[in-house]
Amino acid sequence: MPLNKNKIAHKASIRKKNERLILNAAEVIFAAQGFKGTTISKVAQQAKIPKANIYYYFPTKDILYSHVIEDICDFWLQSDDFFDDLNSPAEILTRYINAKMDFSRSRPLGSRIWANEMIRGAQYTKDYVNKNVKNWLDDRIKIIQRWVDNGDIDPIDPRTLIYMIWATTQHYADFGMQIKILNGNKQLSDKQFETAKKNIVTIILKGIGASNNLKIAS
Amino acid sequence: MPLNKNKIAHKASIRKKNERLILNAAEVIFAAQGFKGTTISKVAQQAKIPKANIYYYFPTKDILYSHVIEDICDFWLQSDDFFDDLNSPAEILTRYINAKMDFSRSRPLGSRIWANEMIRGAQYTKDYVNKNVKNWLDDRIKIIQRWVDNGDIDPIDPRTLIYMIWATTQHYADFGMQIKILNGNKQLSDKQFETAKKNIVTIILKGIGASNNLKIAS
DNA sequence: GTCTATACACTGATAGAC
DNA sequence: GTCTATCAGTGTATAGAC
Repeated sequence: MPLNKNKIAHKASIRKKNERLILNAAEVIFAAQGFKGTTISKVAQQAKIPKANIYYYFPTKDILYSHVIEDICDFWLQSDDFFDDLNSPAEILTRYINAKMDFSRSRPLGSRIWANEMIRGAQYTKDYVNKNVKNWLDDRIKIIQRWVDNGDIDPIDPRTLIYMIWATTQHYADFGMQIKILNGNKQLSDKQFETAKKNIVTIILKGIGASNNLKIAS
Repeated sequence: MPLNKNKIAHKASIRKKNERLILNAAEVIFAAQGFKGTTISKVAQQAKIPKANIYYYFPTKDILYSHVIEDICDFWLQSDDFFDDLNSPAEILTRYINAKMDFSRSRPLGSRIWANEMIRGAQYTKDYVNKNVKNWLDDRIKIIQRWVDNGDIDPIDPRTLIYMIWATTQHYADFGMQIKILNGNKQLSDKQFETAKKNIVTIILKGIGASNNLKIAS
């Protein structure tokens, strides 16, 4: 009996391991080639697993894609929570912008797949955006509106501010190749990237009148 | 003889007309489906021209795609010139941001194709970016750096500022569907869009210390 | 310049031996 | 759980009649 249990556990662990291998490979290919440009054999090659085995773990390409998208969303949701009532707008936004910039640098693939998905009309993610993303956004809009009402920041449109932060930070993932070419075909150095982060934070904080330094100075 | 000339002119005009028809159709499909997702028969359907005729005008899918990309670049280059020495930073940037926002609203397809192309690694456009875009950018960086050196604006990194403007304005084209869903499944109204434009201009100008009002106020 | 028919390659997916 | 063989369907591209 324990032998049998071990066997099942072993099989389950093989499954987990291979699924992870395939999902990681799929992320690479989907990000670089888009949905239609991705073929199961390319994923198989990337994962170093025979093509038929991919189908064993993920019966269809659509299902594989859905899992990759879900993975990305899970990752974002669990790491996107910086908005609270304890800290100042400047502190919260600084942390949020920096975190999003760091994602763009350390995990650009997810951002690119998401961008692709939105460009194609959010075919697989309409429901997800309509629920989770919308809820997340509406909550944050309320918080920012409170800052405005309290006079903590200038009277700006919260929605536009969030979109600005999303667009600017994700640009460093989605348009990484463009940035690289325009930087003399060299990836941004750590120093250059830190400069970008600092500038974005400075411009946005000052732009909405949340800059602590400014307040002290005036 | 004149009859012959007329015939040639007529054929040329048919060619022009059909090429335009096909390019416009191709823009729609490439923007919505990506490069691989676009098939010649879908383009043919969209253009209401038989599939084989597409091949008559554009021998391969690659060539058709290159022409679409060229079209987009031409359009941008001829309408992107707002940086001069006559106007103030605030005036120049206001006009530039507004123009880019209007492009995103009136012609989002080109922006989406471009985004897709960058995500895929700029396979067809590396040279173009390396020449034309880089030249354009380097010139603008010099101008903005002059503003900084003159004390017209805060000491910010010009490159980061331009990327911020590109990202934010193009977001309204590339992520149009996301914005729509998050707006209760309704396209942004003209009023909402004007609010966004005004907010973006305000935040960026104030953020870099170029806001005329601020100067007057202080 | 228009259009039908078709060659040829590739992809998603399955059957079935191991 | 792994892997080979294979099929049906689709896509690029061309030949050739009109």
